[in-house]
Formats: sequence, C-alpha cells, structure tokens
Amino acid sequence: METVGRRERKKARTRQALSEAAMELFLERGYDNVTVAEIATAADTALATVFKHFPDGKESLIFDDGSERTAAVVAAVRDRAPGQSVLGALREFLSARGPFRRDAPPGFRRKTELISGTPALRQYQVKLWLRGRDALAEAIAAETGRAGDDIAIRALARYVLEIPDLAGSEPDPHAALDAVFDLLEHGWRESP
Amino acid sequence: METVGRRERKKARTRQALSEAAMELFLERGYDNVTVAEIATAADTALATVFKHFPDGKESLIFDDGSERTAAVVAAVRDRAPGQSVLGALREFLSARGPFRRDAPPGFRRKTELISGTPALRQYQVKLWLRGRDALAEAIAAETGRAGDDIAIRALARYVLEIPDLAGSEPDPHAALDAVFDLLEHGWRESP
DNA sequence: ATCAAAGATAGAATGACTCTACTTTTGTCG
DNA sequence: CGACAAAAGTAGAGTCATTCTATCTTTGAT
Repeated sequence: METVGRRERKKARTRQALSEAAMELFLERGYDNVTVAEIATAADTALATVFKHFPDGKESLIFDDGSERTAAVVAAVRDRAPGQSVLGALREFLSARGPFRRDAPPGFRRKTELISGTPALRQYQVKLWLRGRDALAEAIAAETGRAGDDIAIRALARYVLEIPDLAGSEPDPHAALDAVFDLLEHGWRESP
Repeated sequence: METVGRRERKKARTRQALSEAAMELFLERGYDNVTVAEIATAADTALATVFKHFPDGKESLIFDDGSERTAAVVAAVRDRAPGQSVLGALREFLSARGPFRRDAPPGFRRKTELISGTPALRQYQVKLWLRGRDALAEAIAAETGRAGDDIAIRALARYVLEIPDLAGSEPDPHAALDAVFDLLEHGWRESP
C-alpha cells in the first residue's frame, strides 16, 4: 500500500530536523567543530536516531541519497533531444547542475562553499555522484548499442561524473566544464 | 649533514616492523578485523608510535608515501623515447606497474587482492596516486608547451592516474588499460 | 661529560559509530 | 473497539581510530 500516513510524515520531519540542524551548525562553526551528538541535541533526538536516519554517517547529513541525481542523469541521456549526442546531453545536464548554476539561490552558495571547503564533504559528494556510475553506463550502453560492462563506457561514465568535482574548484567552472567535455569528446591533443 | 646514523636506522626498522606486522595481520584476518592497537603490540611498539610513523592512519600502514611513485610517473613523461607521445609514455609506464604486472611476484599478488578487496585500502591507494596529479600536470605542460594549471591538463592527469583503480578490477586489466587509453587519446566514439 | 633534539611511551580524552535492550507510536486486522 | 506486530525512538554501554599531554630514553653534537 502507498502508506503516506502520519508515521511517514513524522519520520520525514525528524530527518529534516536533523539535516537542518546539521547544516546550520556546520555553517556556523565549521564541519570539524561540530559533533554528531550536538546535532542530535539541536534536533532534539537521541544520538542513535541520527545514525538510523543517516547510516552513512556525519558527512551524509546534509545530502540526500543521490538516487534522484542518478535518475536525472540517466533521464538526461535517455530523453535527450533527437540528434543530440550522449556527451552533448551530459554536458548540458551538468551545466545546469551542481556548482555550475549561475543563478545562485540564497542558501545554495553558502552550502556549496561549505562543501568545497571541507574535504570530508567534498569526498562524500564525489562518492554520491559516482553511485550513479553503473546506471549511467547502462544508459549510455543502451543508447549506443554496446555492452553495459564495456570498460570504455564505465570509464567514460566515471570521468563524466567526476567533472563537477573537477571543474567546481576552478576559477571559471563553466569554462572548465567545457574544456573537460572537449577532452572527452575529441581526445587529448598533443599540440594545442 | 647526511646523517645516516643509528638513529635513522632504528627509526626505519621500527617503521618496517609496523608495516610488516600490519600486512601480516591484514592478510591473516582481514583489514577490518585488525586493530591498530594489535598492530602496535605485534610490532612491539606503543600505540602512539604507530601514528608518529603513519600520521595518515591505519590505511597508510602498508603503503609507502607515494613520492617515488610520483617521481617515476613524472620521469616516465619527461624521459620518454624520442617521438613518443605523452600518453604513449604513460600507457607504457602504467602497463608495467600496479595491478598490471603479469609476472606476479610472490607476496605481491596477495597484497593486490587484499587492497582491491578492502574499500578503505583501495580508496587510500587512489588518493596516493592522485597526490602526483599536480606534478604530472606540470610535467605534461612542460612537454607540450602549455600552462600547468590548464584545466584540460589537470583533468587528463587525474584521469590517467585513476586508470590503475579503474582497470585493476576488470577481468582483463591490460585490455582495460588499453581501452581507457584509447578513450583518452581519441575521445568518445558514439558508434562502435 | 653535557645537553638538546628526536624517538618512544603510557595513559587519558575525544568523537564517530555500533549494539543491545527497552519504550512509545502507529497501522492493521479480527 | 481492542489486541498486536512492525516501525521509530531512546538510553546507555562498548569499540575503535585518532589526538594530546606529560614524561622518559637514546643519540648526535659540542
């Protein structure tokens, strides 16, 4: 049954309280100067509850599980405009995402800075992106009539999903994104 | 002064004792079932000593610091055969390294398996490879007359240094290595 | 012989995460 | 409606990596 009763609602509320408390404390005092116990207290829950909701630990507190992300990437490839290349679709998709959005919403900018300034968070975010690797590889395979476990496809999927991290720390993220996609599309040119 | 006295020797011996004890215990019981305290005891040192020698923590116990690695990669690019491309040199270099050596020395195979079967170790090894990223980028830049902070070069350096991890878990690592280098050299071909 | 630095140690403290056993809520079913 | 099982939370103890502090010992240099 599609139970969307009080239970689910309360659960979601607790999760959100934790997430918000974590974000606030992280922004205020820095990731490393906040303990999970403090977050639990701030959200008025027990310590154990934190780990029930976020089994991946402290880093995961301010992220969602990445399944939406993955689904979106796959959809971007599958439902791309007719005639558009797979890489073209991915470039476009990423360009509108992650650290690339030029229209920085209010809290968004600060969160991005927090993440890129905190190694543990950055690394976890990469891991989240990479969770979608196999799904993306399958999608690309399906679109190009190859095997999903083709190493070249898996490599490509990984390389693409690493671009946000790679380009995000560049002075001009968009230019960086384009440069890296050019590399993946055309290969390495020995002479510029 | 080039002090190579008893002190240095003893220090090196302690370090090696720790490293060997760690490797033995990891192989016997698995990384996760070995405690740092046990390793200290097995090497007949104090717990704190372990962290003096290996500030990077438990994972680093069975690796050297990676500076040799980095130097070797850079040298491979700088001193490549005349007329050989940068990527050609890197391909050759990696092909003889890491999980690719076809002549598996005795303890080497087991160590490789331990690493690839232990997420924490795998991840740390990737980190070690990536430590050389900027140096490799500089080297490539120097050879091709571009700027070392060119994002395309940095991306290429990162992608190349990730190949051991990427190809290492494939059924045929050598074939995988070649496939990925082909991807980097020629770019992604939409149709096979 | 003397002294300062490097190496090593014991032991306590911190903090993330896990485990176990127990209570409270909530959805379901007779 | 009332009983009940599963889900959500909680308290508290325990494990383990890692850090810190204060102290001791060895070694190299003067």
